[in-house]
Amino acid sequence: MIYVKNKYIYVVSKIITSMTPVKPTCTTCANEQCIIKKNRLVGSMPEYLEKKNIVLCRKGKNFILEGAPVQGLYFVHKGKVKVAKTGLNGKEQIVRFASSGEIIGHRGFGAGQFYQISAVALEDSLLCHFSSALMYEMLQHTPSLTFDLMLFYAEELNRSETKVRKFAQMTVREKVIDSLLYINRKFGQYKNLLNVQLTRKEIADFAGTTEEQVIRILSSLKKEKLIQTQGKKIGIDNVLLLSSEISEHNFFLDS
Amino acid sequence: MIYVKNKYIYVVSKIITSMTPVKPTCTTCANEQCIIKKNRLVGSMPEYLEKKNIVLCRKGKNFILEGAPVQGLYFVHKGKVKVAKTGLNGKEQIVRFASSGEIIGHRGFGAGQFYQISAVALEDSLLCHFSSALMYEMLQHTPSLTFDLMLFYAEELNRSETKVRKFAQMTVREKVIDSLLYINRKFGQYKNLLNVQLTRKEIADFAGTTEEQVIRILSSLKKEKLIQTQGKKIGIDNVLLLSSEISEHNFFLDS
DNA sequence: CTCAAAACCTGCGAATCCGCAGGTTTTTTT
DNA sequence: AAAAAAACCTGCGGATTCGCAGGTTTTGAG
Repeated sequence: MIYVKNKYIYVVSKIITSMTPVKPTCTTCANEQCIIKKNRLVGSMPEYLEKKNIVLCRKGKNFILEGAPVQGLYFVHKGKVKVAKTGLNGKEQIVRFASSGEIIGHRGFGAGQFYQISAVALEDSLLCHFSSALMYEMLQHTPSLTFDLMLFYAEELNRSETKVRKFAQMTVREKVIDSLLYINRKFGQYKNLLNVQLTRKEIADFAGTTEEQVIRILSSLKKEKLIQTQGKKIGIDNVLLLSSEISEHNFFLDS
Repeated sequence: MIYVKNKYIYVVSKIITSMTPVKPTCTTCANEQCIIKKNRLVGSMPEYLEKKNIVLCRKGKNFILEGAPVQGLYFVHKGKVKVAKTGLNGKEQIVRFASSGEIIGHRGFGAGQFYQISAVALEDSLLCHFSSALMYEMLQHTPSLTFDLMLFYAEELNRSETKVRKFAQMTVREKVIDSLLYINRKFGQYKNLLNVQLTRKEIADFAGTTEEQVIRILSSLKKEKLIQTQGKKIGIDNVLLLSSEISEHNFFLDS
């Protein structure tokens, strides 16, 4: 391995990111909206939480394989993840994106013994892994956790059905705008650029169209000064202005 | 009211259908797959089950209004129902169909205080209504019911996300075929005709296309001897043959 | 810094899909 | 049984969307 200066710094920064705190615990975790934190399981039953595994997942690594036996579920401690289904003719459909505090692989429950989705890290990410057995144990011991998880599913279901409707009724332009707004809500912007590395293809796979169409729409939006770009990075100047086009005939719905 | 012979018989048969048994109870109910039955709540806590209301809902009646305050949830004791969301430009998107034993309005949980969907009876139907308070009471008292409801949501979520993918990737013809197969799975056939009264418009609103396209596809399918029609009724001769067209490049998924 | 690979962009022709318009058939009402 | 309403059907022009093909720019590795 060659220690070019830049690379060395990069590697060190990676180590710092992933290793500090060396082994994150639920007690010290900052993701307050995480379903584990919310249920105050931290104080009442640390014995369960110590059984979880911490996994460092490198960028691009596929840590949940569609069709593989369910291994339990993951929480994103820190990082960014895409969740996808491989569909007709092998075409990928990105179901959602997730960042710190969110659950991945929860569809494993109930839907048989195989994962219905695949999950890939969009950047180096730290994941908390709970085995199925551990989750079942926790759920059995804590009805309020089961109830919370149920509510979470209910909300996800609403979002998914809203998305069905969007796919059925929106034009490609609207779907792309809607996707950009979603990405903005999910990851935010840094220096006026969306704080995540996505290819046009990935945006297309999320929006339900093709790479070319996304590129065309982005070109138009740029000409109309609704967005600006720097390489593959995209920035939304005025979120309200961009959303006005789809909220006109819509009842403003999260996807 | 004029008692033409045919009409009279029709009315009487309606009364028989809706009034016998006079007041259906969970104990005598035949819907074994109902989540209440499955949890053996019938034996252990009849005091809850007596608090439910039985509602007779006439054909075409809108018993859940999108946007209205959540009033609890319904089970279809006997009958057929469509569940829809009003979407962009007032266009209706039919989310799913339901028949005996199925839950309606479960999305009321967690998703705020207003129904996200509307529900309309496709024929005279008998509904069991549980108030929100009653449901919360039952869920609190019976963790296994909460768990089962959670699993139910998980499966619904899978189905919904599969549908997102279909809408994103299928052609209109495929979506119509897929919808016909779904309707067949849900309601079955009687005398080689789908056992439910749906307009072409309703099929379109479910499949995510327009009435005209559905009519065109149905014409083609009829010419190709894949289906036959009698008035507005549709019959599928050979389910496997019809499904072969979409299962070729698909992994055979329920919607 | 240089080079190769990946990602991005654009034009164009074809395929698909939509919506109107007007006519026919079926269903429902009177 | 007749009339009215609803639902069904079809042709056609236009709009949208797609996918290929080939070129340009950006990114990342050495």
